[in-house]
Amino acid sequence: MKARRDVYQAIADPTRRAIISMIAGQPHNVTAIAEKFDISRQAISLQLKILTDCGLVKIKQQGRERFCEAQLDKLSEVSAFVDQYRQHWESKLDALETYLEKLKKEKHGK
Amino acid sequence: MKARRDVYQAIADPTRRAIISMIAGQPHNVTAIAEKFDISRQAISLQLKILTDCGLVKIKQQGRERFCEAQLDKLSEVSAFVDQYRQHWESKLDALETYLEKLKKEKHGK
DNA sequence: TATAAACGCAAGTATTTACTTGCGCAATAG
DNA sequence: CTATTGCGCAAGTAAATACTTGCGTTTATA
Repeated sequence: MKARRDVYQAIADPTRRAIISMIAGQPHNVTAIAEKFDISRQAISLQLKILTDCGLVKIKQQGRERFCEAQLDKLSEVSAFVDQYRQHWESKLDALETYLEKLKKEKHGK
Repeated sequence: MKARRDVYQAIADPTRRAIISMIAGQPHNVTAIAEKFDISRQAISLQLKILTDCGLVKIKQQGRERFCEAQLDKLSEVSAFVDQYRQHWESKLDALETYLEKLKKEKHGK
């Protein structure tokens, strides 16, 4: 088993999703990100490494600071995966709802 | 740290995504699914447990067989997450196109 | 120039993941 | 009835994950 560093694995972690949400608006340096979480700076650094490894974050060194910038085009892969089943779940929801409505009416009818 | 059993974590694994793709068309029983992979039936059972735990798969017992059916409405959560960043990646459709090509080839390969 | 800030690297740990093999039990086919 | 099929349960393992603390290096700042 090798370390998987793909987008799916990257967004599987809630902390990483929170980081993405944080820097999507504008870049932050590592310390600024770490301050928003209850975990250590090292832990954040590790999450950032995972995010950069899979290409969702780009780091720009500026003096002693490293600004983390969101680079989310790889998310399109996830989007494509989900969208291929879009009909599957959208229609199913409707069908289920209709079915439940019918059930209700039948019960009340008795 | 507790076991996370959310949709993001569920689709993080390629085997689980393959299982979803397999049963999205029509339900399969556990053995039928296991036969398509190089790993043991037990391993598949475990992946199915994760998928059912998070609500992406529904199991219907029928005699000694357990038919696994895709129940993908929870994917809307992932869709919502990705879509909020759509503007970040929309311009870069290359990755999507590549992915779709890959999907096509995989389907023909079977 | 001394000091603090921003960070990486490395070692260490607990927990989780992704499997495996072996066993047993209920449903069904011969 | 007996054999086989379908599948769960349990124990065991290797690797990955998600952290921690401590230390060292570079770059600003007082």
